Amino acid sequence: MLEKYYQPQDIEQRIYESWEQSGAFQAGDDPSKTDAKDNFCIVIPPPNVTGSLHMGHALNNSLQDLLVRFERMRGKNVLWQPGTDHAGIATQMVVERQLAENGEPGRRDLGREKFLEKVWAWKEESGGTIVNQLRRLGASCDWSRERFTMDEGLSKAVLKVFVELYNDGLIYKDKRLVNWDPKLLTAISDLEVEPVETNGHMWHFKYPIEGQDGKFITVATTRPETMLGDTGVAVHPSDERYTDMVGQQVRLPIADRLIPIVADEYPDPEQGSGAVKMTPAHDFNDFEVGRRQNLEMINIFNETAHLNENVPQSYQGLERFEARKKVVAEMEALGLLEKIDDHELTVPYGDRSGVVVEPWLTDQWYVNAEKMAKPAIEAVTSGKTKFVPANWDKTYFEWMNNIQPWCISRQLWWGHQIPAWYGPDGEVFVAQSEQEAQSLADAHYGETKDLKRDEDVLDTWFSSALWPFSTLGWPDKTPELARYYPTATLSTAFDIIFFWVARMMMMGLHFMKEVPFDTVYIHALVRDEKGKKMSKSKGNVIDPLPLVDEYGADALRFTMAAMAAQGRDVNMSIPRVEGYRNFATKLWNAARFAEMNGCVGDLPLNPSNLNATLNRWIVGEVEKTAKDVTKAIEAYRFNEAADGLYHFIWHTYCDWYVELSKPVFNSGDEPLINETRAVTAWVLDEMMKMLHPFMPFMTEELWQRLGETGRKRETMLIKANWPILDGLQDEAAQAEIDWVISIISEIRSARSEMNVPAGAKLPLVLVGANETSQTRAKRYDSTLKQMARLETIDFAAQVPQGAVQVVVGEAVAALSMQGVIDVSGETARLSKELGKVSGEIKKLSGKLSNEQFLSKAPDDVVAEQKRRLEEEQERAAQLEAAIERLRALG
RNA sequence: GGGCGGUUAGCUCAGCUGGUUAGAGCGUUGCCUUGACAUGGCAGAGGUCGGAGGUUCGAGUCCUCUACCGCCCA
Repeated sequence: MLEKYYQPQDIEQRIYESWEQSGAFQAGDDPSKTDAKDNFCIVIPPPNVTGSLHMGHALNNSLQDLLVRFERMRGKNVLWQPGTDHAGIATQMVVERQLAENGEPGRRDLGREKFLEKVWAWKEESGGTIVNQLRRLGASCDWSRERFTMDEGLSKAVLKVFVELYNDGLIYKDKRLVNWDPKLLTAISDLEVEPVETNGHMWHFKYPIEGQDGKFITVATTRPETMLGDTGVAVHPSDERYTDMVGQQVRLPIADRLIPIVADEYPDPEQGSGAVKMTPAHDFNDFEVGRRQNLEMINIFNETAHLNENVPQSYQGLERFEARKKVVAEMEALGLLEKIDDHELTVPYGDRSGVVVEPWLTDQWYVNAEKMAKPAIEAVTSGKTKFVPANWDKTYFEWMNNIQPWCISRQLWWGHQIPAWYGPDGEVFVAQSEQEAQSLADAHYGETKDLKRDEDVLDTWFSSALWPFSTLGWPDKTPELARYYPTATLSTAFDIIFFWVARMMMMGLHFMKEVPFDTVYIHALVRDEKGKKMSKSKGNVIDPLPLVDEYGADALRFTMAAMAAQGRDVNMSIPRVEGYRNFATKLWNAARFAEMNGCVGDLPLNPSNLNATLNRWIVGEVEKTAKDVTKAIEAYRFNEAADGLYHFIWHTYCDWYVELSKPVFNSGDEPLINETRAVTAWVLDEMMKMLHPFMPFMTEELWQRLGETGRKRETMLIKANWPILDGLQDEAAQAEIDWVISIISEIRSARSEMNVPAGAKLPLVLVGANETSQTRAKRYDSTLKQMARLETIDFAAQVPQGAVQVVVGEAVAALSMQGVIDVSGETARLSKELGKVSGEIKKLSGKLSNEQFLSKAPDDVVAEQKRRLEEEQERAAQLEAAIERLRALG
């Protein structure tokens, strides 16, 4: 016997282990499924190995698991490929912090090798956190295939990719400005920079023109300290104020250097003075102008953003913001500070370190992203890869069409060390191993010389970009690679389109000659219930795991699916989760009811050959629901699928089918009871199958528990077949049950409005009922009596005096009240309804008397309106007659 | 500045290609401890779909303008 409530805490772990042990999660390897459509693969967006589960993960992985379980039940070969990425900067920071807390020697004291041992030790011990949290959600990943971006196979892939791209000229070394993080001492990519709107100042400096006493050119800057690295002043060629100054020189104050005034398109004559100081080594725009105008590049910072030997002695060693104050003070003292304006500007911060990032001139490795982007753009244009919702392709194109060289080297230790070796003269040898590099070098030099490996490692996203094929075994030719690439669906958040989706597209197309996935599903962002982004500083973060503890993983998962409307953010609220926990309880109890009535297990049944109308009706409803849910999931409309199931299970099955079956179970009609038992069990099974991808734990538990008393289950629910139903819908059955539902609802409504005590049983007289209605009323006699609380049901030609009247189709259901009815109350009730109906009649007849409507609207629409008009007119007549009878009373 | 999205019930949101009486959950009101379920049942109240034009026989849905609110990229 099932307990009164479903207790997720007691069973989730047990169920999960039994799935895993059964091998249900393992990649499908049925070789007879050769069609690409029969193989379904999702690669998990690898969570950061230092991470822990947040709502975004909960949403994304609930949806992935939903798809994976759905397709698995549909009989496809399914692989959900899990794993984590090594998160270069984040992991290195975590371990360094840990060393500091434990009072152990720091990274540089340990040296590279020892430090990396510490990182690996940390990874072994703490790196599995998020993976275990995914298990708590019910994620049915093939854990036997779990990968890590730093493991041997994936590292091999990284080496091969680097070397090949280098040999193809798509990876190169360049000296350019990079975003330099002066705290972490590494380059970071544009995407790792967080622009922050800041209230700052605009300082206006007067630079003296050389050889013309008392003549100045005014430049403005938000970063006064960079003036020490100025190597020119630029003005727009069309700016007449400066035409005669172009070609002259300025004596740069403090630094006391001569720098040229150049004409360039870059300065905006409308902005400030129209003249712009040029610091090509410390500003991205100035860098470009500097290249065009052949300006000198003077680097004034060291790696920690302190001023270096290229500035006057008194400034050397100053931190950048100290230097700013000193420059401003000195310029003021020199009388060269014209004014200071308040100014809003965007300051770049490192998203990991939180310090202001410095554009800094360094040697780095780059990927020629522009070239690699071309096929990746084409693949989306041509529809080989589709975004869902579709308008995200705009975001993708926008970025891809303006893509910058991708800086892939990082000055870190944790990551894939760049496979480049340098000879004593700086000559580079790129190869997959030191031996190969050595032989390249030997050939080059004609003798053996000592090589030194590049110290730097690759951007984590470089290895993540290979994820859809490296995890499947590439560069080896594995069966999984053949079967599952291109993968089916990638599910991710929009903010990862640039970081990851675009790069996987580039790498996949280059190395596999095929897109990495058919569909990119972009899910919503999880926000708090007020629609605000969750953040630690706002304190509005909802942690998914306590929700799982309290309400169960199923409730959380169902919430995620129900809220995942396309193109929308998800506003997470706990009452919603609670509501879906209640939904789980509802189904649990419906199963309990079934169990109590002997409708358990796998009773033999042919759902297309049933006697009772009630049963024919419900199997038709199941078919409708199965079709709708299937279609919705296929279209990634998870909320529609969830709503459809919710509505069917609660409001069709529990509210009506179960209630209508109660009189059956009390009827003593054994054949009918047996059929109803079998149908109840069958419908329950179908519901559990359909709900399984949404609520896997509870449905699996119910499936097994109900199987204990009936015929034994052939498989676990996770491996059961998804319902494919057809031909079960029966219009006559539907019409009949609709009539039953409607008469019960109408009577209940009238009773309630007339304040009939809930317990009172009233005699019912059906007046003017046609043959069909009479037959139905007789057939459902006990049902109607029980559900509408009736004493007797009789038929008559005349409405008895003093009865509450309810219009049901062609008939009037008259409820005789004991004692006197409330004539004015009853009149008001009927008049109100008549009002509604009259309004509707007016609208409909208006439409139908419009020539344009009749000639232009499609026939079926016109016919529908006519049918409705007739119906409403009949109803109005009935209501009028009923009111008339009341008036005669009063 | 460029781009994307939002504005529908007290709250949070659905409403796909224009066509029943605009739906759901939560909240709320009244009644009900009826042998599946009070984590429940029954019945109700509550919306001129941000505003203004337009297209159409017909607009929450399409177009234009407009107001306000978000996000992404410069």
